[in-house]
Amino acid sequence: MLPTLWEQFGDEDSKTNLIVNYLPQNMTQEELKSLFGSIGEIESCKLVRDKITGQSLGYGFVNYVDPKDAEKAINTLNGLRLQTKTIKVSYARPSSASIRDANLYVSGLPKTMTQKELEQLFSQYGRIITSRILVDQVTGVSRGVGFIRFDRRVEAEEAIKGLNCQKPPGATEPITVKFANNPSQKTSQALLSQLYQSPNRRYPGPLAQQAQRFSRFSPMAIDGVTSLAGINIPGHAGTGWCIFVYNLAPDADESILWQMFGPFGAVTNVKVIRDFNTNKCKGFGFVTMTNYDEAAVAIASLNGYRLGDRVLQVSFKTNKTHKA
DNA sequence: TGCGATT
Repeated sequence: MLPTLWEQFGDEDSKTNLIVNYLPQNMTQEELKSLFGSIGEIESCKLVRDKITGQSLGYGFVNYVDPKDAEKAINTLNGLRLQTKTIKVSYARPSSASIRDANLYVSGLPKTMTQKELEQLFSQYGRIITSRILVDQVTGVSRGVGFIRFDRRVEAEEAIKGLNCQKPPGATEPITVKFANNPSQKTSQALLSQLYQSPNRRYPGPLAQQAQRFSRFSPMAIDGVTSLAGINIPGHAGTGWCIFVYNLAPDADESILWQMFGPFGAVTNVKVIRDFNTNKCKGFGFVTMTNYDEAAVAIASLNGYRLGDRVLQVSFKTNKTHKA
């Protein structure tokens, strides 16, 4: 984790108030208080939670009585491993309206770009508070997606103007820069949808039997195995087989993908692609399955499947992009 | 006829 400009300079007015980031999801305010209370006397402590669900948003504030204890907490607790997380402890910036909504979501990054290079690209527009590049959990390879939080919203706005749809130096494709979603929205959605489904459940029985659960609407045949001949392993992402599902309805959600593909075998991920503003499905989604054979049977069975009044098209994902 | 990604 790179030190940010903010951490390098600190703030003379707030030497007792700390922000703690990347907390484990299940950590309570009491546990946060207990951990930081072991350093010295705490004036106040707050775990930030989703307004609706009460779920932890993974960060909180700890205010010490003595600035020396705050400094000691940074020195001893920053970088501490808690379960799967490495927590970050730093001085909190004074709260104000100008620092809100300054968080950017960046996609289309070259896979070779490092966090440092990402910061260099954006630093011309203002003071960067945090940055991150998302990586594949298995391979450690960049997913080409990241975040930049600026000190002030106006800096983030300028960065969008200057960098959205532009090619970074040496890159062959333009990047997308926009304001990041509010994470609390997703937390609520995920929690609510979990009330209605248990995604990894598998039905018993052989594959052929599972396939029969789905009747074919059109005879548009795909042989999942032979159609692969001469194709450059489409859909294979190292961690599983990625399947493209087209012609989903605007109100389609993740649960329908779990329900359709789960019976064919191990599904590790589903995603409905939505328009940011309307939150309606853009008509397609993705499903990742662990095993090739099961993915091939799912594709052969579900391509041409009639879902409501729509005929789905299902295939291994290709890497085509939106370029004309 | 359309192939993403939200710490």
